[in-house]
Amino acid sequence: MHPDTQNGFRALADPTRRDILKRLAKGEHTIAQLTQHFDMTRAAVKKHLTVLNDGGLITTRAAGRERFNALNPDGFAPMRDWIGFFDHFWDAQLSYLKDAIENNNQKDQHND
Amino acid sequence: MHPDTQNGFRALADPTRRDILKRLAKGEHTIAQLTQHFDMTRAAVKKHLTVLNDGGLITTRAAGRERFNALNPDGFAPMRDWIGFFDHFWDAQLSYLKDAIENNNQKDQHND
DNA sequence: TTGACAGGATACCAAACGGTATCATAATTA
DNA sequence: TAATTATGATACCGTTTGGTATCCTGTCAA
Repeated sequence: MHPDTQNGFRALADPTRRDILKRLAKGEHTIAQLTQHFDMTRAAVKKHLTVLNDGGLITTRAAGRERFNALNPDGFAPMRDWIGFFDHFWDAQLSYLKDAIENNNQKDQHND
Repeated sequence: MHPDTQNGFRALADPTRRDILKRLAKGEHTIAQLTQHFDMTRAAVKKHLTVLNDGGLITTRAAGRERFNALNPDGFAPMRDWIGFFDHFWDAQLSYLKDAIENNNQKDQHND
């Protein structure tokens, strides 16, 4: 199945990390390049990259003394699939709410 | 656009909360009913429900002294859409890799 | 070979988080 | 009315988290 659901969702729970992913969507970035766009130290960005890597959302390619961080689009699958489970509740919930509203309207008139 | 992305992703980042959502997918539950399924106190479950509510993922209907918590399928949209942004990069990445393999060392990448 | 540059690792700190215990309040029921 | 039930609210606690400062290693350029 998808073992990385927890690490993946945890990685997505931080706005800085989501911002990093958006930036990586434009192409590879080194830590130094990413740090330019944020109001925090390189060490902090590095920590976020570690979390993103644990979540399987990025990959890293070493080149000399630089390390290029790139998006790993396939890593989004666990979260996409997990959320996708709730897609079919759209219709069900709608019809249920419809019932609930009708029943509530009757109940509310007799309340108190 | 979708203002609740942060609270939504935060709500999804905890395994207990994701479990609660799965259970609510089977129908409404009171706090007491949910608590039966978890190894924690009612107060802890209540806190999780508060976070889920802040994320817009559940709704609550009061009936007497009971409060029925229900799934809010529409609340998943911000996260689904956010992740959906990266769907496009799946193909892009694939075609890029394919291109890289076919052309081996050539740097000719054709973005749209 | 020396110095600057890119990155990794770790100790440390304040704030947030997940959880419990406890008390308070509204609604049902004997 | 009195006891019970379902929930809300809050203080408190240990752990995790996001961040900094600092030091270390490896690579490039002169």
